[in-house]
Amino acid sequence: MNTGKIAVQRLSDTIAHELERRILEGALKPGDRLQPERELSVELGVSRPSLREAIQKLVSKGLLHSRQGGGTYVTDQLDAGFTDPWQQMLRQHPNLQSDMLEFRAMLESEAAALAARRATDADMQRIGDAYARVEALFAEGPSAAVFEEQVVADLAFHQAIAEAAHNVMFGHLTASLFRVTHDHIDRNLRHLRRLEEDWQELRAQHAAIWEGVRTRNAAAAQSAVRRHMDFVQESMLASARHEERESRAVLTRKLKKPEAQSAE
Amino acid sequence: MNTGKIAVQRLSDTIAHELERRILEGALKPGDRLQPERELSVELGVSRPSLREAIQKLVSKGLLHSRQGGGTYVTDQLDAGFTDPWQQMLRQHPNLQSDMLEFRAMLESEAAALAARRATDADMQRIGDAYARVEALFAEGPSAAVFEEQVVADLAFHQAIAEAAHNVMFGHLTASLFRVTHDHIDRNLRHLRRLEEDWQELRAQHAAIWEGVRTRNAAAAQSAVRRHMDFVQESMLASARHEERESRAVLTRKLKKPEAQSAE
DNA sequence: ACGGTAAAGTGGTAAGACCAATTTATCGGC
DNA sequence: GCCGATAAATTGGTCTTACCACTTTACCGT
Repeated sequence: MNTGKIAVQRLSDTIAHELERRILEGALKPGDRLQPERELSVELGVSRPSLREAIQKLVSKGLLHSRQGGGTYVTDQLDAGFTDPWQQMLRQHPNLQSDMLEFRAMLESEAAALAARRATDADMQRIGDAYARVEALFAEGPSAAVFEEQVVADLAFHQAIAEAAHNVMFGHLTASLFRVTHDHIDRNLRHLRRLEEDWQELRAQHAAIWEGVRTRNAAAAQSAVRRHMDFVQESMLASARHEERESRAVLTRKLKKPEAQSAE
Repeated sequence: MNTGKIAVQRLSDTIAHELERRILEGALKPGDRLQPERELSVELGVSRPSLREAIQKLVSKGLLHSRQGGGTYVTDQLDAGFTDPWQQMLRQHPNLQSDMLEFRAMLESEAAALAARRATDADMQRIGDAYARVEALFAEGPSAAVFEEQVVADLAFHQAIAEAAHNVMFGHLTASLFRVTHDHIDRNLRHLRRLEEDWQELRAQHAAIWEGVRTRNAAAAQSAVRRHMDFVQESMLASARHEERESRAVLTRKLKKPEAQSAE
């Protein structure tokens, strides 16, 4: 029955590999629930114990997690585990923020260029949808009521582009950085949203990015993202200065930690 | 029987933990052979499948390895194991290799551009030293004797540039990718080093990179690195094809599974 | 309409059997 | 007596079946 299928390798390894592949290739996305073990074992043509061995391996690697009676779900080691070291570092050293922004500028501009070249129709659809959502929300202007949604939509737009680059490293790195970025954006856009002209500028930049990708103009998409990121970085610096002035004016007794220690 | 023993946790996790403990406490030393599964399952009071799940976990963590008919042995985690998530992933999914190379091309070319602008005198010194070492080693030509040193020196050169970018993200990402890359380079340069013209091309590329950084010509440095990475990628593809041809030629009666079934 | 209880679903564990590779022991030839 | 080949025992690899524990769902009574 299974004799000729795969011989040399351990079966559970093959299975684990197959599941990993499905996860990496996006057939199984983080949060998804796997088919029941009994079902999956039939589909793969293996026994349940073998399938379980494979699942346990992935569980120990942190890619899956199971709840008795509940089901087996895809977690995501790629986003959480792979970058965890510096996630913490970045959180602990906010002064690295500009480093991260610089990195993001490169990462996302390149991703946009790749996306412009490689995006499938489905990708374009997703990106277009994401852009539409961003635009719709931003059209409401700087309003606290929809602010959180605006941030999420913004990130989703960038993420959609990153995933259209069809390179797992871009996709996952972008995603993991976004988790770190989220609260930064949150903090900074809060200042930004007061300024009407900046707000319009942001919308224009988003439009330019989408236009570049949509028309498959890689260079345009790349430079549009880079302009966007430069703009964000600049406004973050400005808001940081603003914050500093403010806190200096209000100056209570809170002492801000200047530096901790260098790694290594 | 096992009711009160351990309740909340998965049994296989408990077993894996117990085995880990024995290894760490020295009861099982690297190289030791474990008791047969049947025996061990009795001793621990668990079923063989459960024990196997635990063993498979430790195998995937690199703490154990089994040979059918042979037995299960304790590997040395210190020198053999130490498997970072990325490394495993990329090793098992070679198709991600090109993704990584593409990413590295971007990462390192950008790093070179930044380094050209920001490198301090000390940085320049370090990069120059690293380059000198590379050049000196490469001057000996494709020789197996110094091959490992050449690879290390090569990586150190790239790393020195990345660190001169003065952005922790570039530095750390480059470093972590290098750990993954090391054996790839090892595998691929092994083919490359036979071709004399390619070898000279590599040296010329290194020289161009160093020249770009040294003269603080960011654009030149960036494009030099990109050319270098494109070249590496191309030669890796070539060597992959070569390897494929070779294995196909040797191909005796061993049947390699072409595909099982498509997902979905 | 609500809440509780039973049934179905699903992961967790166990037991027994057989297969395939390896190791070990035995036997025959030199 | 020593060496190599063959057979037996050992051991990991896999499958089947069964049952248990927890969750979810649906049904039924209040």
